[in-house]
Amino acid sequence: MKTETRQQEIIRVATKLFKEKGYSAVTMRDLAKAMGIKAASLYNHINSKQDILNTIIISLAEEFTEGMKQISTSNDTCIEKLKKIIQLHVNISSKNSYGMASLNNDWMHLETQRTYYKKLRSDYENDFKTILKDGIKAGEIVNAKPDVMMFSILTTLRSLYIWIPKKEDLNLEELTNTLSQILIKGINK
Amino acid sequence: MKTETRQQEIIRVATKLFKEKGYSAVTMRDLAKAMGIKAASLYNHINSKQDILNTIIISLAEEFTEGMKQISTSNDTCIEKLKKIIQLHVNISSKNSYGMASLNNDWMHLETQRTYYKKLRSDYENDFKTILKDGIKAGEIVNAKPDVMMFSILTTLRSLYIWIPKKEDLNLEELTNTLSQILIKGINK
DNA sequence: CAAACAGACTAACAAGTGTTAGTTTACTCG
DNA sequence: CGAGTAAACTAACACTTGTTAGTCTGTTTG
Repeated sequence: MKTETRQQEIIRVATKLFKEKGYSAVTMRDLAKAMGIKAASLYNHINSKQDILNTIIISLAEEFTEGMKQISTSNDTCIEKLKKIIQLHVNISSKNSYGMASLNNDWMHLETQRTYYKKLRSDYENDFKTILKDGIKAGEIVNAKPDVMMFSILTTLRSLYIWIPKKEDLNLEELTNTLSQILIKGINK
Repeated sequence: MKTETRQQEIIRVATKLFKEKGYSAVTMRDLAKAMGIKAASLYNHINSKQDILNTIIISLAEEFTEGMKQISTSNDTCIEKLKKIIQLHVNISSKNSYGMASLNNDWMHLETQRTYYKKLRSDYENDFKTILKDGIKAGEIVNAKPDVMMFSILTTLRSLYIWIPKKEDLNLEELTNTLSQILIKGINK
């Protein structure tokens, strides 16, 4: 059993608060109260509020980047790659649903790291779009606008964090399969 | 040519700022600067910051409620109803893409109206789910979990506000059709 | 035992927060 | 012209913000 450092504990609690009210609306005194200590004591463990946000967002963004690298350079078919992307989002979102809220909603409050974050995100989207375009060329997927397809799939995946915690009886594999079916094959008979 | 009141102008500018930074991160002095006046002068036209948020969110939420009422009580088939829902989201999101950001991301900062908002939203989702369940019963759509289907479609539609403003050459009818195809028929051949 | 340290505390700071009070300016209309 | 009004202003308020400085307490370690 690995024990959590006090710093990790603060970041974990902050992540939860950030999801509920957003980065700007959470004060260091809120965070301290949730930790059962005084605000000044937080600074024995962390450098700044901004630093907490950096840690939350950048580590998640890099996890996605890493996953996408594996997927996009594999020899799978386009459809297989898409399924793996869905799996990647389901996994990360279920492991860290709170952090996903910051990633989606509070990245604009990053200061020094905002540019870096935006690069990671745009690289990710380009890789995604390339997969779709290759799928169209190979005749694997329908010839619709890749932008709209990517937007549609990616926004669904990006919102998983809202939805996953509400389902108590959650089977990750089953969810991945259902999502793959709906996102890829559609819903009509 | 209908002229905008000063109050409407303030709300319009606030809506734009709220989209960029979120309700909590926008100060009345930010808003005043964007209007070219001093913060105190805003209060000649509006009651409070909270009031601005109320106006933005509740009017949009009621617009969706109204649209859904029309659709759900019509005699259309399930697929036709879904297409009309897509159209509803495309229309509102293109008319008021800034306000959609507050609706999605800042509703938790509502004070007196939060309960009312949450009721409107849950009614909307229930109507949506009923349409899907009827479609399954009628054999119009595939027998997957209605929750997951609704989640998938609705989160895509709710995120349109992020994406629509980026497309300069936007044909709303074409977008509605493409989205209908992707969301309903899927993307695979 | 003594030294070192982790981790809490109180007190305080400078800046920023939403908002109110009272005043001034300039335009409209009888 | 004179009254009324819309809409700006300055000044100030009480409170909250993130953060720093300095201190105390208890545990670990040489």
